[in-house]
Amino acid sequence: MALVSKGPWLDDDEQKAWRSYLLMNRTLETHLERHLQRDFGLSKSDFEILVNLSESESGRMRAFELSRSTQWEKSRLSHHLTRMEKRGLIRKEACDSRYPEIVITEEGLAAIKECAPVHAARVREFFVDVFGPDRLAVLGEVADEIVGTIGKHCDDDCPLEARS
Amino acid sequence: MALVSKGPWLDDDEQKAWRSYLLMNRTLETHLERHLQRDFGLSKSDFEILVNLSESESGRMRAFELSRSTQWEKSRLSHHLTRMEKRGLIRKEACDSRYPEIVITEEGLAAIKECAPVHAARVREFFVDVFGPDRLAVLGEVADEIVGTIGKHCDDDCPLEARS
DNA sequence: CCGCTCGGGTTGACACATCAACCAATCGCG
DNA sequence: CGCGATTGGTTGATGTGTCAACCCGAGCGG
Repeated sequence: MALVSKGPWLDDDEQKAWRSYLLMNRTLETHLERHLQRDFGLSKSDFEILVNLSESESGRMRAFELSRSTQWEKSRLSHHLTRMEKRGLIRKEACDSRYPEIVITEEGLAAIKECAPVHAARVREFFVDVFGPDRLAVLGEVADEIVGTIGKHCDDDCPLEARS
Repeated sequence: MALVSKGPWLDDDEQKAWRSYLLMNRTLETHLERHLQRDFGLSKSDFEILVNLSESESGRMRAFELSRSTQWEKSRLSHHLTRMEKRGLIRKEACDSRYPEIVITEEGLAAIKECAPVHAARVREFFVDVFGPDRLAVLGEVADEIVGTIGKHCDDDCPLEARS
């Protein structure tokens, strides 16, 4: 089927690189997530939350700090935290005047302590080591450039509400 | 909070590159998907299906061909196709003996013809051009290597059913 | 012919994400 | 003081992804 008239199209090399990149993403993501799920019963999202909490002093954060560091929207975060609380990975604790703090539980801490090294090993095996130090460094640079470009363009961090 | 004993951990540079990569992914994905959605009412998934169909001769494919080229599981595909049919982007047509063919509708074709060039332009702007030809070529290589490595390791394309 | 398995495909239940609407305490300021 | 706007957070509806179970026709062994 004819593929639309030539516009600001990608040429063959670009097309190929882009699709390779997409495939790599999908493959890596599903692989890592699959094993996280299978071996530890954690989703990528659970993992992200637990990492953030465990990296903070004292293992407790306010929800909006989590929101900032994960870049999630607040409703997604709220929903996910209630699910995680139901599973005993975290707890919401009323603290000063208002707004609960999110605390990682013993169980949550145990879970991430167990799975983090294994996960890291996988990242090393399938990502870091395949790249090798040089290409990895280059990737890091480009990645930051891209994030910068998009951030700049979609100006004030583009929260989507900015719409006529 | 202490971050777990040093295991097969990632060192700082590796960690940083990995996180930059993750952030780039998320940023790029949400940016592209957001605009696809906003400007054309299509999700990334819709787009992927429509691209595949429109690239085939005659705009019709069997479901399992789509499943192969998108790498989706069959149930996801089935669900998504019924939704897309409800929205008039595709049609399921009974053909030879059994098993319907998936056909792109006029509407679906119009939609992708309209949005594909715009999407491609975005990919160029925020991905291709930021990389530049050299680094892009390198990325393409690495991406293929990674896909190869995972494919080989998780041996027979790891369909997850392979489990004791 | 019977009963097997097997592959393509659907279905239902559930986890998850997104959007819009809402709520409640605080802050700015008259 | 009082009241409106803002901020942090929750809720519900709806769309999407995943898993497991199922359906059904084809091929095949007996």
